[in-house]
Amino acid sequence: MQTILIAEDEKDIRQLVSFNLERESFSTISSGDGKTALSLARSNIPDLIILDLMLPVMDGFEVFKELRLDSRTKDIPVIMLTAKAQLDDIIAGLEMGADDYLTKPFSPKELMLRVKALLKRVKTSTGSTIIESSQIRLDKNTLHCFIREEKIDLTPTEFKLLLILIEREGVPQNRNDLLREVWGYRETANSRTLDTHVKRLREKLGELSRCIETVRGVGYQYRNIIS
Amino acid sequence: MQTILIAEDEKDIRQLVSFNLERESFSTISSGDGKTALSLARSNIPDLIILDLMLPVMDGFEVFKELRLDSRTKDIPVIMLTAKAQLDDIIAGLEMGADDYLTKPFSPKELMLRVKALLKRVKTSTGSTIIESSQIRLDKNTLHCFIREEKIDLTPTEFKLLLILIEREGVPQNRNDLLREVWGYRETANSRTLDTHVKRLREKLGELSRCIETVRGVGYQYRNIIS
DNA sequence: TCAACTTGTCACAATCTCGTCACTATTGAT
DNA sequence: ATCAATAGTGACGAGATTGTGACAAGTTGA
Repeated sequence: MQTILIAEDEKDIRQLVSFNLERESFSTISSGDGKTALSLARSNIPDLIILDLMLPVMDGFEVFKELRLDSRTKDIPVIMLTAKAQLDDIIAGLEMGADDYLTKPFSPKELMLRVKALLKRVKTSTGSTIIESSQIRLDKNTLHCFIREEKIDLTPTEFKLLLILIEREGVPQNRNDLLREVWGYRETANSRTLDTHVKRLREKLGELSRCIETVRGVGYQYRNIIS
Repeated sequence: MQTILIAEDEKDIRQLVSFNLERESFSTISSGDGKTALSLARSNIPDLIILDLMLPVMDGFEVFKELRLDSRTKDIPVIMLTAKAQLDDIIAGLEMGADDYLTKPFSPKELMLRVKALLKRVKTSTGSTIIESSQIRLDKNTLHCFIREEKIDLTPTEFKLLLILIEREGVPQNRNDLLREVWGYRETANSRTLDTHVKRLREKLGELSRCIETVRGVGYQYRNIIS
């Protein structure tokens, strides 16, 4: 059974979320303020945290920072909730390393989808980001490549990028979406940033790099060519 | 079943529109404020959005801008509603890329007509529509060919061309129409461009190329010969 | 403080796309 | 069968897109 911590001060939303999660047979714990949330996280080590940014006593950003400092909690995936569609908050959140975000009001259905998507790539109780594909395993900025029997260290950005591509294996991801999801860019910056990072990834990946395919006019796509 | 999102703060109008749409067997979801509308759009990905410009919390323009930033929603056709015949609003809306507009008060009958017209039109105009034919699926410059269990990368132009042909499966498309729709040509350029692209398409399609038939003296036609 | 690392940007190189053209092949009416 | 119209094909070059190496600014950790 997976446990999810809900840190949200509005009682209605807390209950709504909690109800929905439990109906999907997650176990939930919740708190209406930041400080309690933090100590609940430390004592229970949940599998995922849904964290409102506007919290009494200690706000979401503070809580998040604290979580990331403690080795027991630093790898727990966090979905941030922002009351306003404040671009700044979202970007700040993503930069701090939140795994996903949702702006209120949101549909419970969407939250459930995100929770499941996030948990799918998180299999350990310590909650590090892991993807197990046929021949590789992504975990904590490291790519374990079984065929080559070795570990490849990735930078955080490279990791994020590869993660998204692998999660959507077989589906071409367009440049703008990637820029938005990995970097939080809004506008179509006519940027070589994405290309450069893809290049760096490919360099590190060696022969596995053939899995990252260019889809001209669209973006990039991961395809497992090992099988 | 096609889903339509109604973003309109006046309850009477919302219900009226919703009633009319449902009578025509569309499925509807609705919201009285912009923010909720936006998140509904993101979680439900409707086929069309009817968007009032004067909305509480987040106005129609804002909602529209956000919709166009997200790849999941950026191609959804939008009909804008303006309270008064505010010329400026309409122009601004159309410039932003709204697909149609209507000024209040409007007749439900007219709205229905526009909705249907737009749904028919937009299906062909956006490059990202997915078409599932019996053995084929077109998405993001890629052709998924189920019988051959493989993906074929197409260039943007090839994609556009094939899309139009497949959408009008069984109906011969004449050269001028194709040149106009894919290339935006006005005059009958006595050009080999179309032929060349058809040839390139056929090359990529392999045995599937038999589906693209030459209709001498007219143009080309797609016909599913696999079934 | 300094060295090592990360990351975004730029300039230039490599590659791909696509319209055009010259030429060939096919078609269908006479 | 002949011929003119139509369609198919291969090649080329301009322009667009992507790949690459270098660099500088910013971060991190010792």
